[in-house]
This record gives sequence, C-alpha cells and structure tokens, in this order.
Amino acid sequence: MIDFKKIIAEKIATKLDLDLEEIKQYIEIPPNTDLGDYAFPCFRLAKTLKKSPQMIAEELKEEIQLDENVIKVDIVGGYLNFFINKLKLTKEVLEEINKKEENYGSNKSGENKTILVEYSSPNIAKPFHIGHLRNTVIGSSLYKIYKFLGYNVVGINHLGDYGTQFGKMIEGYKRWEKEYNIEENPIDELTNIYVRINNLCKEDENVLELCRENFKKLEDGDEYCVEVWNKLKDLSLKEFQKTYDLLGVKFDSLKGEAFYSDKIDEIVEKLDKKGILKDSEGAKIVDLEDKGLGVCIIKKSNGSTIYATRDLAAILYRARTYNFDKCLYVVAYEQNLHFKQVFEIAKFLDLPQKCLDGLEHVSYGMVRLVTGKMSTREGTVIKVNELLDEAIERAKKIIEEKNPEMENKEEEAKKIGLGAVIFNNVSNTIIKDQVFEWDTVLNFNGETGPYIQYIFVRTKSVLEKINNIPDINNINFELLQDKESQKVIATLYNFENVLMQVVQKNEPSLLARYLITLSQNYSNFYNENKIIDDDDKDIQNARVALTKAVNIVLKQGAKLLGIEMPNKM
RNA sequence: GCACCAGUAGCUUAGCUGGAUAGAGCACUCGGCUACGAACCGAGAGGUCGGGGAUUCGAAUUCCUCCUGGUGCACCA
Repeated sequence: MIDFKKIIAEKIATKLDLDLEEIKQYIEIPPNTDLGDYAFPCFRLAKTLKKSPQMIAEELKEEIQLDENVIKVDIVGGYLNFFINKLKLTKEVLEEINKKEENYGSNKSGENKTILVEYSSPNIAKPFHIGHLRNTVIGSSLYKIYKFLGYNVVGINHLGDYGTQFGKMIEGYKRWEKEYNIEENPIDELTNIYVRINNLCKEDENVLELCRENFKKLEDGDEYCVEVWNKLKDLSLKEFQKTYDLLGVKFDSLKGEAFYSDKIDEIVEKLDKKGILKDSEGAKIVDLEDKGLGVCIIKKSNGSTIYATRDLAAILYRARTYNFDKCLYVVAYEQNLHFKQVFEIAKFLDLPQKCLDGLEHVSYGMVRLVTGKMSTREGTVIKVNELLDEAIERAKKIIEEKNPEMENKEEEAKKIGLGAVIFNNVSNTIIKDQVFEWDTVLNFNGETGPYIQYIFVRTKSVLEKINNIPDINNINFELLQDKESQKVIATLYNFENVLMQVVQKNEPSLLARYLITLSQNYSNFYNENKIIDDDDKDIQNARVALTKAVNIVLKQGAKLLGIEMPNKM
C-alpha cells in the first residue's frame, strides 16, 4: 500500500543532506489533524545549518513540490506540516481491505525466517493458574501475529515436567496414593499431596533428601519412579488440554524439560572442553561473577541436572532442529537472571551466530492477588478453569438481562466471557505487574474485550440490514471526507504498522490498544452519521464500505489476540 | 548488601527511540434510546508525570541521585 511517510521523507531528503531512513524517523504525526497529517520538526537541524527552525522550514517549504499525494504544506512554529491527499488515502485503504479481506495488514516481512515461541509451560501436577494464563495469552497472540507476518513459527509448550518437585510428588504418591481420589480429580488431589509432602519436607530434612533421591532415580530410569511420573504427566496433560481447547491455544511441540534430560551430557562436555566448568562444593558450576551474573549451577552435587542445564540442552537441540532466527521465551521476569545466565553460557555451545543473537527473553510482569503472591503450597492460587467458568457465567447472565431471545446463547456467552478475560491479559504493557481482582477482569464495559466485540456486532448488524455489499468500484470516496470517517480511515491505514511494532517489541498490548482506538473511532463515526439511507444510496454505499472495512479489521485483529467475535450479544 | 524492573488523575493505565495543549477507561456528576444495537455516545470534574539535580531550543521520555514498591542473587523451576 502507499507509504505517505516515505513519500514525504523523499521530498525532504532531496533538499537536505540526510539519509532517507533518518528523515523517516524524524517525521511524526501532529497531535491533531487540523495541524496536518505528518510533521517534520526543523529544530534539530537548526544547529548544524546555523539557521532558525522557522527559516529552515520556510526554505524547505519553498522547495517542496505538491502533487497528487501531498496537497499542502504549512509552517507552524518550526514544524513543517504536511497535508496528504485524503481522497487518495481513503481509496487506497478501502480498496486494499476489500481486496485482501482478512489478510489485510499481513505481509511477507518474516518470509524465510523461523521463530520459536516458548510459552505457557505449566508445571505438571500443579494447578493451571492465572499466572500461566497471562503467559499463555501473551505467547499465543505473539505466535499468531508472527505467523500473520509471514514467519515460520513453532509454538513450544516447554512443560515443567521435571525436577526435584517430581521427586517430591513421587514420594507423596508412594506414601499416600490410596488416601486420595486421583483418577476423579487429578490436579486438585495431586496438589493436596504436593502441599502435604512439602510440609513434611519442611519438618524433616530426611524426607527432603528422599525426594531429591527420587528425582535422581527418575533421571536414571528407575522403573517405579518413571511409571508414577508418566501417570502424573498423562493426567495433567489431559486437564490442561481442556483449557487450551477452550482458549483456542495450540502448540507445535510439547517437548518439556524431561525431553532434554538425556541431552545434558553433551552440554557438560562442551562446557568442560571450553574450560569454563568449575567444581564448587561438590557441584559443577559456571562462574559468571565477572559479568555480574553470579554463578550458574550446571550439575548438582548429587549428579542430577538442573533447570539451567536443561535449558541449555534445549537451545542446542532447537538450533540443530530448527536453525532458528529467533527463539522467544515468554517467561515471567522472576527469571530474568536465569535467562541472562543461560544466554551467556550458550555462547560456548558453538551455535550459529544468528541463533545466539536470536535468543530473547520476553519478560512479563507477575499476576498477584490483593493479599500478595499466589502460592500453590498455601492454596492461594486462582485456577484458570474457575475464572473462565465464572466469566462465561457472568456473560450469560448479562445476555439473559439484555437479550433473552438471542440464539446460541451458550456459544456467544463463551466468546464474550473468554474475550473479556483474554483482553484483560494483553491490554496493558506486559512487563507491568497485575493485581488480580474479579471485578476488573469480569468488567464488560469500557476498554474491554466485550467493548470491541460490541462494536463489531454493531458493524455486523448494519451489514446484515443491507442486502448486498456495494461494489468497491462504485463508491464515491468524496463522501467519506468528514472528520469522523477520516479518523477511522487513518486508523485502518495504521493496522499493519501496529502489527510490525508488536513483533519489534514483542508487545501484544499495542494491538489491544489499537483495537480499542479503532472501535472508539467507529463508534464516533456511527453516532455522527446515518448509514442506512434510502434517500441517498451513494452516501449509504460509501458508509457501508467503511463499515465493512472496520468489520474485517476488528475481527482479524481480535483473532490475532485469541479473541473470537460473537454474532450477537 | 548488590543487580534488574516499575512509579503518570481516587483506581487501572496510553504516551510511538526528546517535540506542539500529557490521551483513555473505571468510579463520580449531568445529558442522550421515534436513524442502523444504550455492553453505546456526549459533557463536566479530576495531573507540581514519585522528589531533587543535570543535559538542550525543548524532558513524562535521556543521564545522575534519593525515596517507595516488586523481583532475583548455589544445588527449586
């Protein structure tokens, strides 16, 4: 599609001794459209050119030729303001959306690039709580957006299916299996066992040692331990899958930590050969003190592996298997140091440089309760299925109030309830902590998922009232030059740009914000303009075309966040 | 103690790699369903952008320092 920013940058570039890209970066969008559509601030040139910003602006203005794209140039206090041809913009945007439909905004920028996205990664035999939900929603939307931009994406659920905690689970299972109804209610009952064995470990150091031994035995292939572990894993995965199905979340790989347990010898050898492995208190470590990263344990004193080692093995395996350009780890910021250490040590694994450069920790803020941090052991977690059920229930209740005659109430309530929860998880900058409050998550008014859905349903409703959508070639774009229409057009035009920023920053909240803005803009348009108009078919056609475009972009944008649009609400 | 992250309206927040009058939503007050859906829209009130320095034409944004909160710092993941 036409790139007005570039066109303007080119016009300026010919007059200045500056790089085109540099100028493009300087160009900004004025705070309100009365001032112009794009602006070039001349202040920063004042020093080098030894002229006042006003003078520079005036001289530039003299030189700039107006054409079919740029129709007016204005000077306001050191800014050179450009007015673009809105008619052309309107035509370009609406024709493009009409042509590409749900692929509008997609591009080939990721072509021939492979990107791995590791996300969700819950711990087996523990409840899937709202912290994992945030992770899952963020990761899943990044997954979808990268794909939309042409990347070859591999979604990895790096299951927490290994480690001393399983030594503990096995110990608890061995002792009290018969006291719990595991088959019927696996996660809850296993959690009870986990809490109980943890308490016992606290009281009795010997039990803790037994648990560590169990894990060592599990790694060494002990029959009983492996059998119990497999059972825990199967039961948990079945439970998790229900949640993933409900959320529409998919993975290409379910290789958890355990998968890498037999691949750590090579890591240890490599590190040893590079001479960076040290013995310390019986354990094998890499000392990263000189980089300010402390020390990283590679092998515990009892010979069993640890988190970091398995992550290193995973990097090596993934580099070989996928030769990735990027590997994103969607993991909470608690593990910032861990990833810094692992990425540092990965430099000694003889990986291709591009893989090394592509390692990136997408760090997000923690979900906490008003009372503080959640804890499985203390039973203070909020489980995802409880939250989702409650959200759907709440949506159903509202439907009963507002629209009792509606069809497929169950289905629509599900989309709305889930839409609210999902949106809530991606609407803010991901690094910020989130305090969980039921009333906030289950709020359906204002800047929420249901708001976007509501505006979408409105567009849908308009389009259904019109029997046939007008041919784009018969639209008179002159009829969409009012302020409200133009705001919608400008926002639609920005869609692809927003998606590019999302992947550049790994920040899906930008898309969430965008959809709110688009909805608000359309809402203003809707309130100011009569769309269906039997007396003026030209106006109707133009406004319907705009409505159709908003309908497409809202639906696709929401889909990229993992939110489905209801038909009615 | 050291390191990293965050601090914007009563609450939740946006602010695009320094730019024009700091934008929203919730809650509050007032107004709007005989145009296409009121889960909506409009208006009002609410800000010394944590404090203090510095850099410069210009700082919520960059740097320094202090304060507050969070997180991490060896056999958990």
